[in-house]
Amino acid sequence: MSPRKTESAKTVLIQAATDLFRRVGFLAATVDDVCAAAGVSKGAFFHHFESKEALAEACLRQWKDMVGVMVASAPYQSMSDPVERLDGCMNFFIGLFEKPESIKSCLAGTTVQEISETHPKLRDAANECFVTSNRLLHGLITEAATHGGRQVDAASLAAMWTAGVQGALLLYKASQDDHVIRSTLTHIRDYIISLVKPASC
Amino acid sequence: MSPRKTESAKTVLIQAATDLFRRVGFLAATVDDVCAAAGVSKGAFFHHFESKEALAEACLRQWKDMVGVMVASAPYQSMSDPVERLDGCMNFFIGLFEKPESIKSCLAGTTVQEISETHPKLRDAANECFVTSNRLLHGLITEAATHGGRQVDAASLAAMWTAGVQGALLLYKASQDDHVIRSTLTHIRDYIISLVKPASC
DNA sequence: GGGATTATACCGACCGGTTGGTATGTTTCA
DNA sequence: TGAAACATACCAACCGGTCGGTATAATCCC
Repeated sequence: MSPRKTESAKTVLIQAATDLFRRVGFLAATVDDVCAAAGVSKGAFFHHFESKEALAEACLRQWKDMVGVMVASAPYQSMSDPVERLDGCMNFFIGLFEKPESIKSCLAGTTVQEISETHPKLRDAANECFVTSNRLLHGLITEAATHGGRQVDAASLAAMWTAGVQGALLLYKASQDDHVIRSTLTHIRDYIISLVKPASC
Repeated sequence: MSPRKTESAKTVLIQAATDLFRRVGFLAATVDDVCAAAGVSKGAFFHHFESKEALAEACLRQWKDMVGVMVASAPYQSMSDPVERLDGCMNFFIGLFEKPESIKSCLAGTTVQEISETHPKLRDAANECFVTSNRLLHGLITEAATHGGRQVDAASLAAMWTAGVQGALLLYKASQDDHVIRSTLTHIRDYIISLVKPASC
């Protein structure tokens, strides 16, 4: 009855694989594991994707799009003050990792470490996610800075934020203590805001 | 002729495996690959290590020790001003990734992403590396702060630095552009220093 | 309209290369 | 000479991917 019954298996596979890859990684997740998680046969898998790598590529593309959509529909978008909007954006992301049930892992970050040297295609797909994230932040930072009459290197600050997110998630995986996420991202947020808002003295 | 001829294979294996793991990761590096890189037979491998996991554990332990040693013998240690010493420490690490021939990858960071969910022992060993790094930074930060008469959350700042290093390396792997490393770490350094040095206004 | 043809989605047994690990020696050296 | 340090051949499990086949529905042709 769904509008596209024919594509359901493909969609389910991408969703299940994304979850699994985020949790255990691309290499550790078996094709059979993905099939089991998706409730789909192996035949169906290779009917829709020519390889495990192709599936991961599809996952990363969807991940990139999701970042964009999530951001576009986020609450902070409505704020009129550019500095507050930038602040709201970063707080929005900090809040994402607050919920206990959320998977504290980025598909792009998890994947790129495992395959950067062996699967250039996946590496590029993952990099696209970071580029998207950076572009978004870059825009918000420049707007906030020009509004505050200050000059900043928006690109490097955006990259700093993205790096902070990835590093914080990595430290969380090692320590299993989600405090690191909030505390480091809060620091980075404060730093960026301090450079962007009108100088105080 | 070396004082410990008997341990040479073990040492060589750890060194070769560390390099290989840093480059391609723990899962992608085969036992045979490690043996080939070390110029050692498979029999020798399993004579010294009961499993691939055990080898990785040994690598991580040595990695942790190496961080400590490297830091202890670093040039910034001689500086008398605590703020300069902290600054020197961070600059020292920034410089490490400057050399083109250096492997821009942290064994602990690379490993933990792949195995945090499947090999708790390795996860803990990797976490120990971060704890060591944090402890070191924590000390330098508190000294600098108290000397400057300022109050800071040294622990969260230390974690922020460690997260920054890991995130920057990850972004480098994705983009293959080593500018991110210097630029993000420089930002974090500036932030930490600004919180630690005597207030200016 | 309705039989024939074709395309799509899916199934699951199976294949062959790979991989971590072992069994059985041979060499080295104290 | 005996134990530790290696080497070589081998194994069983696993894993990505294939293959022959089925069910269903859309398309074509008269």
